[in-house]
Amino acid sequence: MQDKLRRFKAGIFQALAHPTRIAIIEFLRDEGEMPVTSLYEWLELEQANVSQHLAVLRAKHLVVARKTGNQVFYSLRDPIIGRVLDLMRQYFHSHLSESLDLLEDMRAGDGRKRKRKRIRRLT
Amino acid sequence: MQDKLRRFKAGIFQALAHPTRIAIIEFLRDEGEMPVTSLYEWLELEQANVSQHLAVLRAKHLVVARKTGNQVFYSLRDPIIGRVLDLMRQYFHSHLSESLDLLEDMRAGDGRKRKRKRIRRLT
DNA sequence: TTGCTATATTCGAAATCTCGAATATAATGG
DNA sequence: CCATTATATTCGAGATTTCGAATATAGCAA
Repeated sequence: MQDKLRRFKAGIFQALAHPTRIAIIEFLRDEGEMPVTSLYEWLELEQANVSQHLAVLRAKHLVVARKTGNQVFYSLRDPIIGRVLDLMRQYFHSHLSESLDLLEDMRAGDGRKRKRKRIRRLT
Repeated sequence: MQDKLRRFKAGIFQALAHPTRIAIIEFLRDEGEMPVTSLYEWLELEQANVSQHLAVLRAKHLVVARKTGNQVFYSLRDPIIGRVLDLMRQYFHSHLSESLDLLEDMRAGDGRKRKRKRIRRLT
């Protein structure tokens, strides 16, 4: 069971492991229930892409979809997930300078073609 | 900055998104500082594999390595990460039956060769 | 030095993830 | 029925992750 629980956690973390999905969750947490259109307009991303990310979040039951007429309204299923993100923010700030270095290292944000990063030596 | 923070969070979640790494973190949280040997003996995994996972955790500064003579002792850097895992456990239990279905869906634990899972229809 | 223990790194193959493009589907209004 | 709007799904290419196997390195002792 220990192992089941770990696989469960890993699965949830996997779903959270993408900036766009984090943005979606934060948006839903802060603004409440939202139709997909609002989501992708706010995120300035393609509809298909947002739908794909929503599918990932749905698969892990992190969000709930409510269909009304033409549209689908999404909302966060459990505020506990919002709390996880808050803890992360705390963590980020309590190690601020290192966190920024980390981001620098990740070279995130530049396009998506890059050599595998060399692992830094331990010593 | 919103975006930086989201990339940071995504990076941490990515590091947490593997059952072995979760096991490592929980072990360090519960048992305190440990040399690598103890880790892989307890986990019953190959030394190289555990070392690779430790490299991932180190890269995100989730663990700290202290070298003493021959061995390297690892410990959790910040208890806040342990708290994140605790929240996840809570989450797991508060949606227990669904969580179990989810695991069933993931068909986790069986080998690592599998077709891409078909996404369940929304309606 | 040589050898031994502890740990880390590299390599390559298979699995998985991500994106945009194209397509599909459902609800609604003519 | 046909068109439109809102959303979801499929496909394929390129990026990334994962593992075991092989290899490298560091500390220490003979």
